[in-house]
Amino acid sequence: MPEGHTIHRLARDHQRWFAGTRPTVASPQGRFADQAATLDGCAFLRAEAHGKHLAHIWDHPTTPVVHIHLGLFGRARSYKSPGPDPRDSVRYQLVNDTRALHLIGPNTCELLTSAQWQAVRERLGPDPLRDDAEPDIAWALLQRRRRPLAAVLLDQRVIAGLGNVYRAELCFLFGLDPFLPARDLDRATFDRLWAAAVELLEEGVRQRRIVIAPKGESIHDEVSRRRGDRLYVYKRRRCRRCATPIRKQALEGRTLYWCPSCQPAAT
DNA sequence: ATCCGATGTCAAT
DNA sequence: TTGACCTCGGATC
Repeated sequence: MPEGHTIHRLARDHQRWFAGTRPTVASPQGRFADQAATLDGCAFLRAEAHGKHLAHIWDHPTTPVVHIHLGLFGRARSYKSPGPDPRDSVRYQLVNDTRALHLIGPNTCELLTSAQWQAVRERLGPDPLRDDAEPDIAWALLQRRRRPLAAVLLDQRVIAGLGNVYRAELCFLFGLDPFLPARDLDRATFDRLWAAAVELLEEGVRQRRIVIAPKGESIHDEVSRRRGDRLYVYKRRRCRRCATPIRKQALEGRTLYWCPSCQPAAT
């Protein structure tokens, strides 16, 4: 679920549903109970996202920011108000007159000062989904890394918001060897890669899922794709474009997928 | 009923 | 490079 597009979608939805209201705040699971009590009755001002990090900004004198990171298994479920009884695992629950939000299993859910939220953001690279993103910063960092490109694309200090699906699919789209040292990428290709990241993440926000391959294009589709994501290589047995068996290999703890035919080794 | 993997990150080696 | 953390649901017995 959660790459940058998911988080930006949440920010947008939460902004629309909760901004300017005073939701009740609770923590049935308990670990956010004190913080929830602090916020209960405060006005929800806005929601924003940077990469995979989500912030709820409240009208609170000292700690106005709820900083959320879903990690690998976190989910944010929303309902028409008042929503169902929260299950025991709901860490952070918001309810106003129109909507309810249940946050489950987040990697991070903490109350921060504005300065602390700022510090979190400063550790992140430019986010293709943000208007204020400066791709030059990512380019400068990329040029200094000799690690494989596919590994650097997951480094949130370089580009914030890409995850395991987008990094594999972006490398595929440009026929890039994922093991190419990042510094060997040329500027023109980086620029196209960045532009594609912006476009594809935006499409992900719109569709609420990752869509890389256009509808009719597949010549070798696979039936067993539960989620129905339109992908070329990620978790596939064969390349969607050329049917070559997909290769997979752990790279820095994450499974990397690529098509050895469409993405030949750089040497 | 149990196992296992998952679109993530950090700290400890 | 590994382990810990957070939780769910599909697959498997």
